[in-house]
Amino acid sequence: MFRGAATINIDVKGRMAMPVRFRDLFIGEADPSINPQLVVTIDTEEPCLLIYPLIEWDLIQKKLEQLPSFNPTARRIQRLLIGHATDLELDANGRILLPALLREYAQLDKKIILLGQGKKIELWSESLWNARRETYLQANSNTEELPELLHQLSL
Amino acid sequence: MFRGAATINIDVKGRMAMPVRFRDLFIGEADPSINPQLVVTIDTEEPCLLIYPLIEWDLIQKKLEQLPSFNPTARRIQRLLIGHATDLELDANGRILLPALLREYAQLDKKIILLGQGKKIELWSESLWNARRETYLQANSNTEELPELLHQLSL
DNA sequence: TGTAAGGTGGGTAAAGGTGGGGAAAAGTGG
DNA sequence: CCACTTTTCCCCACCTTTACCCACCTTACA
Repeated sequence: MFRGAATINIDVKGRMAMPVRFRDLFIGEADPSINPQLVVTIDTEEPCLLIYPLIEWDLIQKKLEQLPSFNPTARRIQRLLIGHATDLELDANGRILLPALLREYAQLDKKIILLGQGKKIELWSESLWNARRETYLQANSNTEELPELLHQLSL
Repeated sequence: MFRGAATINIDVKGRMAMPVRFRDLFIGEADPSINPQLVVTIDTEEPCLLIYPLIEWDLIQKKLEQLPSFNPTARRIQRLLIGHATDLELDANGRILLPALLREYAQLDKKIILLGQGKKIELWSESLWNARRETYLQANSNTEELPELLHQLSL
């Protein structure tokens, strides 16, 4: 289960080192000898990227493909998510090369932030995340939207 | 169950010693041989940190992940809480190294305060806590906000 | 005042993250 | 089909951060 934040750099070649504490979660359960495999795609609601272990992504893509093809919203999601999903492998140094197209989408310059989010990792430009984080922190929890769920939550 | 306050110092490396009376509560029930494990994250409403035993946090994260991904309020809470949750272990001296990002969030300088709060411990900058405590003491309980709940309370 | 336990400070070695050279592979144009 | 350019991969080296270890200081209690 992913959690926690990490600030890392992308070098001029577009590579980023996956922090070690995240790396283990990408190792295929079946065969530890092959390189850890992952899938990167875009977030449709925010200018950030989503990184899934290959196994997790396969489940998600199967669900996406089962959505009705005639529904415009379903088609939109399918095209955006599956269309941008890219297979990557960690190299010998534990790094991945982020495709230029995805780097542009998330407006990634040098400094980026990884946010562990359960089944996936979110990848943000540091400046974009800081701005988003500010708005999140300034907004108090709007408990009217999720009354029953949030009120059960006892942190 | 955590309770009570403790004033301790953070050293220049960002380390803090967990008071002994809190330490036992972090020891995993299963295997006492491994180091006590805990999770630190931010409080979304106050500039302080929350420290959970790993077991407790896992339950909370599972609940958080079940919130609907399309709801903005749910996403906000997931990103802030899970995104800042960091796994830590007590070292041989019973200390933890607080990540720089979390230290900044809670504006931690040298002097800090730990507040036992049941399932978790709150970690405050001493100066911020003293200010907060003052406002709490000066404000009388506004029993109109929680009439039925508070009126049942017999201290 | 002696002793032990809890808390604090700091040195050092290992690990993780970063940068870059150069070879191989893939893509592009003539 | 060949030549050239660009991209990707592999390797090595550096540097910052972290983890581990040891020692000291303060406090509590006998």
